[in-house]
Amino acid sequence: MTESIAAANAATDKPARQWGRTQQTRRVILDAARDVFIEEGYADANIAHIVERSGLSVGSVYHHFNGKADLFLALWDEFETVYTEAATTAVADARHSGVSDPIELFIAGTRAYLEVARGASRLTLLFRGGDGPPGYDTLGRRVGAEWMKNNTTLLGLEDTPVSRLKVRILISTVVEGERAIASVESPSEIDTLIDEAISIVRSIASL
Amino acid sequence: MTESIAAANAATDKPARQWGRTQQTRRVILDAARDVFIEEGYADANIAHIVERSGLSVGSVYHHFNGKADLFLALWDEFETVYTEAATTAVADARHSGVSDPIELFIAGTRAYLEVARGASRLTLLFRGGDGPPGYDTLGRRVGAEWMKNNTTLLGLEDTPVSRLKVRILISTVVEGERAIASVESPSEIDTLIDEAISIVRSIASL
DNA sequence: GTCTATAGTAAGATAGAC
DNA sequence: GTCTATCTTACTATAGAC
Repeated sequence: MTESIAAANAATDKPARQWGRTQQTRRVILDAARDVFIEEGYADANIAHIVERSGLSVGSVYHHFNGKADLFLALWDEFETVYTEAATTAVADARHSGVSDPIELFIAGTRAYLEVARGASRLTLLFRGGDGPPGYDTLGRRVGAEWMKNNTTLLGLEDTPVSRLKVRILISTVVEGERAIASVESPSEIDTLIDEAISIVRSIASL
Repeated sequence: MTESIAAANAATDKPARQWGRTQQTRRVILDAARDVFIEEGYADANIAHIVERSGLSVGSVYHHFNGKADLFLALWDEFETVYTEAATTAVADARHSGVSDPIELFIAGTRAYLEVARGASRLTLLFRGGDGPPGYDTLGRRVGAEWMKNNTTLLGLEDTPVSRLKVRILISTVVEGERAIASVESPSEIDTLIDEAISIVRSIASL
């Protein structure tokens, strides 16, 4: 699997050849932005480099996006969608297979989430690296808000400070797993890390 | 307890009146910087505001510090020192009281760490909020590197990807606890949060 | 939609007198 | 050590032709 989150998204769009010019151009720009952000980090990246890499012009980039922050956020959106969908689907599948224990359903989602991280290490490093546009809050507050909200209800947690803490710790745990996965190479090591992360998640969720 | 981490540090300096002018000025500047960073966040804060707040001049500020990032890092240093010392002392105390179980020693440090967070909510929000100078990596990579290294050996962990993951998750957990504490008011709620965080830490460390 | 050229601007940092 | 005035730089973002 190449590191293209876009590829995973493509299925939801029309066949490539029928894309309007606008969609193609946006894609080219986003790909360029992704590469530049990965190489230089958000803070150091500048529009000029993205323009250069895309082979287009400043004007064109600004025609399609509102600027650097907008580009970053658009990429984040794609990134997050893939994770969230994988997790959501896995939970639904598990449910249909007869799993009904909330913790096990949650684990199914977590495992799917972490599996996605296998193929997305450079992007993980980018989006979990801690820089981004102003207002792009680091870490868990941004981990699939939707996904986590679902899981909170899934786990039958109420909205108290204590259960909020628990949920945040679960999120951090998954994110740390994601980071760890991004930093090793061998598939078998990744398997071990996923298992470890899952077992920690299970022990927290079971408290 | 007022929100002055500096106060906790003062003991390590000479009596106030004997400070050289340089030390006094540095203190004034740091206090101003702290307030401005807390109010505006790192990214939005600018040297002009800090200068204004300090009642000094641009030149003077630059005479004492290398700029905005340097100021932030100096504040971070004070912040971190207080936490680390509290935790280190607590571990030593526990040990002298006859505690020898590594996990319980670790918990003693964690509890002390979280207790410090009670009085430092605005600073917590600042330093755990996710912005900072380039290179100020978010989250756990910066939680008392020293403290955590000690605790890693304390817990008898080796240097494998899996135990690194475990340590990082422990760090994140403590940091999430810190954040949670910073976001509630009542002391009794804080107690509950500390207990919850500790019990999660314990369950992870015991795995 | 795409391009080039350029305007705008904000802030970090320095020079050099006192 | 401290001050004021100023510079510089690096980008982002827009204007307006094609």
